[in-house]
Amino acid sequence: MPGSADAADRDLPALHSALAGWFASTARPLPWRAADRTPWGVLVSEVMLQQTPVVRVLPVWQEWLERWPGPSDLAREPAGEAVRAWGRLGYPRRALRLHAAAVAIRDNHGGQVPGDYAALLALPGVGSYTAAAVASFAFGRRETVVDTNIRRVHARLLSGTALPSPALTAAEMRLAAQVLPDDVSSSVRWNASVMELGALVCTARSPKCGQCPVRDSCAWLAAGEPPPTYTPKGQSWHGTDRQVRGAVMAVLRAADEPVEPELFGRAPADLGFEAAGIGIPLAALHRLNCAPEQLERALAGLLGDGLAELHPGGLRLPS
DNA sequence: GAATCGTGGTA
DNA sequence: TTACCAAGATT
Repeated sequence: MPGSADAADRDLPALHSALAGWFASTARPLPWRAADRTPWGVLVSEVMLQQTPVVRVLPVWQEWLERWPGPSDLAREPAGEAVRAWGRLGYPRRALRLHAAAVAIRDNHGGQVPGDYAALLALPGVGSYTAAAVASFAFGRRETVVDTNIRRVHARLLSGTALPSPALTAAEMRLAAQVLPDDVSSSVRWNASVMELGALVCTARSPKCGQCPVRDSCAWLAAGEPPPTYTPKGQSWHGTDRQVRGAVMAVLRAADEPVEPELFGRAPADLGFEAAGIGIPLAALHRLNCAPEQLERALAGLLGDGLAELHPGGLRLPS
């Protein structure tokens, strides 16, 4: 029974209580956690927060919820509007999938975000984490929520390691399920508390153990803070197709009209496109000075992903 | 299971 | 300046 020893000798009620108290006094007042939150607002926040820091999500989330208060409001818009309103949050496929999720919610769920884990998981762009998070935080269900923060807290507090394994394992899910409070409302609070602890105190680099409400129970501290057993592999950026894709998307977001593909490979200064409103992103793309075949690859990738469409007048965001 | 997919802040 | 990192999902 591997994995069961981690939590077996723990006073779980004490941990639950300690983190609940800490959360009540310390948690950030995020709008998607406010009393007037809606399931749609929670879903939008969870998708935006995938690999994106809270501070950058906040203003975009506000704009989205004012413009599209419910899934049906977004569903009646072209997908390109979602991509444009996504702004610079990154990973624009998330915007495309969130729009597709809104359509699915309108068509298959009467315009109401479903509360069941399985139904949520079936929505585009919603994986195991997001489905559990929405079910827990928006609907008060008892679900085992495991994100990067919770994985790191569990690794230190319960398993005594500096970092979780590179990929989510079945053992981690079992452990998380073991320590989840039985009581439904306590389970929701626990999920939010552990996540918040990971975000504010038990951070990836230089954790603030002096502020930790459960430091006396921490297996990693007890073990003398052993270093990570592996070095995380960094995400390359400069010179990659991703960088070119990002630069192309910036041009399309700024363009009011379709952009002729050949403009992407030419110097904007020679074209006089400042007036068209796409001069700056076009210049940024040109500054990359990427090979023609790389640009071709990036454009083909965006077309294949549905992030761009080719029309007689040129390339534009999807309709 | 590994690779891919944006962006900007921070150490 | 470079490299890590942030409420992952999909293929």
